[in-house]
Amino acid sequence: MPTSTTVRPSNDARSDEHEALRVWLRLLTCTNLVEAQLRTRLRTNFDSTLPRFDLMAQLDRHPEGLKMSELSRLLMVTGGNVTGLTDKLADEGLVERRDDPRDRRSFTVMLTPAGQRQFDRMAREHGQWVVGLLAGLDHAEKQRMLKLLDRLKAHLSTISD
Amino acid sequence: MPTSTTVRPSNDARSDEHEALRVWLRLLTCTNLVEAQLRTRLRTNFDSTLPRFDLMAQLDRHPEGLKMSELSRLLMVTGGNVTGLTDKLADEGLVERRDDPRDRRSFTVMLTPAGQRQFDRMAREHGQWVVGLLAGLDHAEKQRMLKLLDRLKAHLSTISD
DNA sequence: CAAAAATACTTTACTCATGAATTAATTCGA
DNA sequence: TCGAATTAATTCATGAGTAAAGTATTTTTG
Repeated sequence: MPTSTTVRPSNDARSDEHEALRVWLRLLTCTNLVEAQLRTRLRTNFDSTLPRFDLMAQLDRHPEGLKMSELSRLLMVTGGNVTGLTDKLADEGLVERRDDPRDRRSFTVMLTPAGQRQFDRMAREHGQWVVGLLAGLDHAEKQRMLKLLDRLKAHLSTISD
Repeated sequence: MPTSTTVRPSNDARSDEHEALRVWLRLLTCTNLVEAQLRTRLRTNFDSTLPRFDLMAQLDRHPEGLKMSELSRLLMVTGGNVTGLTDKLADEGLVERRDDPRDRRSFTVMLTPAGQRQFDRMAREHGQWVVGLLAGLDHAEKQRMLKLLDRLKAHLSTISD
């Protein structure tokens, strides 16, 4: 008793599962390969890491500064993690914790001038790396991929938890 | 001096970069969302983790057992990591290191009967989770996605390093 | 065949992530 | 307004992950 409403012949649960697993595995593999490349290059070219780059990127996008809690939300990581990353970046003089005069519990985190300079250099390279890594897809394919990923993301957002 | 060979109007480096970054960000977001769901469910339903599941899945796929180095290659993680995961799974009696009679440097790692039983239960649920998480795409869309990811993976493989 | 190179795995030190508990400051409500 | 609840950030314990150095064994080669 097939439940399919299409003409596709074999639409049982097992083949659905197999198909979904194949897509998921490819997705994971591609993401990991790209991420590994970016990590390696950030390390060898700038002696930095992806989490640091991401944190600095958020600060670059918000020149007025961000609170720790805002960084946590934007980076989708826990507060304890942001504390650790910020500590190290501050030690290296790349970011600065500035007291918030309105609320003595919180800080405003900003890039220092040195941090801004370093980020600018990294961002320039990073963008070109991503172009190169995704060069396996032409313009039309990238657009198709974007559309599919948007649909997937929309579905996933309904699940959250 | 445009380098484009197509009729697409704005084909400068900046828009290429922007497009590539958009695709990469979506790819990363979707992967992270799926991964987070799988992690959470593995933890709450089986008190286990994704790395453990992945390791056991490889052993399930290779009932004759695998060497540590083969696990490292298949899981795409370092040897030290495999040592740690295997140690803990062995402590819990889910996998077993068996001496290789041909080479005293190496082991054959296998699922124990208890490990096999636990994996079977996890795999059944895991498959259904993935089906549900990817249900945002219909059959045709999954096929399109698979094709695009295959092209991307092929390109990435030429880069490796 | 002995020395050198390669291989298989472990160990160590470090980064990054989480969740739970803690501290301090602010806000809210009876 | 005072006590309770909330919020902002940190600390601590734990789990993966890496890279690099270490140990033991096997293989290669001169």
